[in-house]
Amino acid sequence: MTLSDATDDLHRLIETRLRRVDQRYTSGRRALVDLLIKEGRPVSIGDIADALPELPRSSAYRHLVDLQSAGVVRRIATSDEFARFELDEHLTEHHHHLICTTCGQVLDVTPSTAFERTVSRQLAGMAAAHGFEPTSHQVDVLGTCTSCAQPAS
Amino acid sequence: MTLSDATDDLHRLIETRLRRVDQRYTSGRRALVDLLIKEGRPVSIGDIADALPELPRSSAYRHLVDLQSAGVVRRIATSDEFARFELDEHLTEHHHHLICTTCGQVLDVTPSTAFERTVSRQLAGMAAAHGFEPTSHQVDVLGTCTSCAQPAS
DNA sequence: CTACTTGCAAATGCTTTGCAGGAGA
DNA sequence: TCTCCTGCAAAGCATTTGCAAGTAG
Repeated sequence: MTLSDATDDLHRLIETRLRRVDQRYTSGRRALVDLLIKEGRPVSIGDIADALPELPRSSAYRHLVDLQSAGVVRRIATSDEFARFELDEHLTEHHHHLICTTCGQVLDVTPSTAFERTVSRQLAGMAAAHGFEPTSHQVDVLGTCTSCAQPAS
Repeated sequence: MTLSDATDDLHRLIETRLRRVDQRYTSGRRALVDLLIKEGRPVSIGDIADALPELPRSSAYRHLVDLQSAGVVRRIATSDEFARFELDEHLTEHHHHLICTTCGQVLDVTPSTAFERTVSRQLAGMAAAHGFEPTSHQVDVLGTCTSCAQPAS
């Protein structure tokens, strides 16, 4: 299976999910999804506007709402004031984030299964102690990314 | 040492931190800090306005900015659009969050040292693989809190 | 044909800021 | 008495929405 076959499958799956909630997979939505796939990291509305200048911001916002309710896109928690979005983990792979506190960029990292096993078990225990029903978790590492660590050269 | 002694120490430490950045520990700021101590969980601006109706929102926002730059308060990442704030971990204890995806409430949980040791080591490894310099981490568990799990009775 | 989509512009609502008076050291 | 703090009102700005025209099925 080639890379583009995999991408095609992804698009078909997304279309199905949209159909489930009576929504269509239009060119604007597909352009947005393509961007998310290409970037492979959470993007902000600003990123979207830069990459897709022909897509009005209001449409981008509406697409994101629709894609979220279809379970295709997820809004992630950020430390700054800008909302960021990424493909739902069901369409990609469970991962965590390296958040640069200087420039706000977010990188995805895939954890080892051993790590996940430990974390999940421990978190389930902590949650249970508070009568909390866990559904998922997210781990963010805050720090400085490569670019920001470089002295201005 | 009694509980109130400990709280007094905390207030003195906060005052010192504010002084460092040429800021004063006024009654409005103290009221805000007292609320954060009392709640012991991240609070939103709305929570603050409800608890301290005499404190104008604009002052609350300004206090939060000042307290953040003094390293007393931290703005946490949330999944919804409302900013939430809590005392900096240096003043409390390292902890993680149980975030209710239904009502938005956030609970603090303190992890075991074994858990923290494992997580820190693993995360440092992941970060290093991307040339990322980690400074801290945050773990959030998403799910349903006790109140929201209850059938409406 | 009927229902979902889109663009534009206007509205919303959280958050920030200018300014003038008040207060801490 | 110099600097920081506060309140109010006005401004900013990311996000949402009304409406009318476009388009998929």
